[in-house]
Amino acid sequence: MLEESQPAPRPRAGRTMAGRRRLRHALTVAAIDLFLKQGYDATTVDEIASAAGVGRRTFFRYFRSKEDAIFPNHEEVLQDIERLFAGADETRNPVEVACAGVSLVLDFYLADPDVSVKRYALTRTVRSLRDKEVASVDQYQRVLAGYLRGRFERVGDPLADLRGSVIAAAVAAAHNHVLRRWLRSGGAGDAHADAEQAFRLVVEAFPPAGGTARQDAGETVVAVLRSSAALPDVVNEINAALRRAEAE
Amino acid sequence: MLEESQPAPRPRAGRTMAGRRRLRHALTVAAIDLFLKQGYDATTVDEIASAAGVGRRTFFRYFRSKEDAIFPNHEEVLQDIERLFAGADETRNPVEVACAGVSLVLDFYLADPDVSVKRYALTRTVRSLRDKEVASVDQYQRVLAGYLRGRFERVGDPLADLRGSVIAAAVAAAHNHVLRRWLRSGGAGDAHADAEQAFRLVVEAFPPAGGTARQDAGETVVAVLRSSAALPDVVNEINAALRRAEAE
DNA sequence: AACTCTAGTGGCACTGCGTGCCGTTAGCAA
DNA sequence: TTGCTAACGGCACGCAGTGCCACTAGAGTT
Repeated sequence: MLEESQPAPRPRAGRTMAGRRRLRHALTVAAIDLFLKQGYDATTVDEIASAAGVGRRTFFRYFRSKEDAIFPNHEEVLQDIERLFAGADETRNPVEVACAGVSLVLDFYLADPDVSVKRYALTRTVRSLRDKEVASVDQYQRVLAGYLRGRFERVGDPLADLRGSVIAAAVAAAHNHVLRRWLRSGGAGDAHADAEQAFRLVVEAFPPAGGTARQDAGETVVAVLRSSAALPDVVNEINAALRRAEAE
Repeated sequence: MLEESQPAPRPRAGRTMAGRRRLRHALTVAAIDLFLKQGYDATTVDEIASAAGVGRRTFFRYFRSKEDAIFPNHEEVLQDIERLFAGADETRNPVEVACAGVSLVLDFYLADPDVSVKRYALTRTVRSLRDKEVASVDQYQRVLAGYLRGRFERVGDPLADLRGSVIAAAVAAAHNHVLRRWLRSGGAGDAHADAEQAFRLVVEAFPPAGGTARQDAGETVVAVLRSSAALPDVVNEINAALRRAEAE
């Protein structure tokens, strides 16, 4: 097999980390091209590996499965997001921080428009690839939800978990919407500007509920209420907030 | 193979639709039990099929893959939701209609607590099963987003697509939150009541669009107060804040 | 220069999923 | 009885994914 039909000059991969990333990327490009050319099901892992000049066994040292071949290394981006959250200003609106976090994902896609656009053509077509992509989105969403929940818990929000999950989903959806638009346009247009607008919709929908500046816990209470709420409910909410604050 | 080791009395499935559903459910139960007992990877499709008294080939006529075995028939629920949307009152708040739609999913899980709880134990543990579940959630979310987008477009909302996606994600997340809580509790508690509260959070975050742009202005009031303030002062402050908000 | 240590690679064999194909069987109608 | 249809079981095949092991290329170590 693979007699002299290999145009690739056998990169042979360095043992350095940069070499690993180069080979990984080469495999991704090979997979995407083959999937687009002859279909996902009709492409074997052998073909992908051969096209990248490596053995089939090596392919599975870079990707867990055939489906994973076309996706970027989400682990790296996830770690970047966690770092951003860990060093985020605690006085800043948590929803905005979450948006900043998910923007790192957007940057990742924008960094390689060619691959991103081709991948999108595949995830639209092949069900199993779409499922994988959805699963990765869910991973990001979990990280966002975890951060938001932590922030909300720290201000005594009894619905911290719910609110964190809902807002994380909204932020992720806003991001996905912008990304999809950009991908459908073939990688043209200012995705960051669109993202600003999309994020604003979410930020305004979930106004900061005591997140702003109450590090001096116990002294100030921030209550967010609908103006249409009945006054007795308002007083109840205030009392509840006071109790939460004093409980700390 | 399968000499006399079959306790199942060979249901032999009717050819009726009800027979099909019964066998499908029997396969699901068999799969869940085996997965829980001896692990997902250690269980083969042969074993599942044998436990249900059918051949391996028949299993794949009821489920596309081994992973699908433990999940309900989402197609039916999706169709129910579409029907509900098709017959929904056009004057009703679209977000509430979306919540009503996703409630059908909740009902579906609540209808069989035993299976649902066991399935949850698996989707928490086995990555590929969790991915499948996430993919199914995405399907529901798409249906919700499609309905919402249609409603928003019909009111001339220029951000109909974005808003539809974001709210669908929020509604789905609220539903998932409630469902997870219920599943973690082992199927106890009033999930519908929790859902009411969770949905309210989303509905209030995205009030019916009279004006598309800034619908939250004048709707919410943020009061920052010292916790040592006397309650009457608190109420006065709230009233003042309300007046300010209404003056805009 | 020979030697070891380590890390990445390729090949081989094996399990099991998923599918196409076909013969068989059960019901239904005339 | 004779078709006709629909579902089932069995068989074989391709290929994904994994464990195992031998091989090779640096990077020291002496």
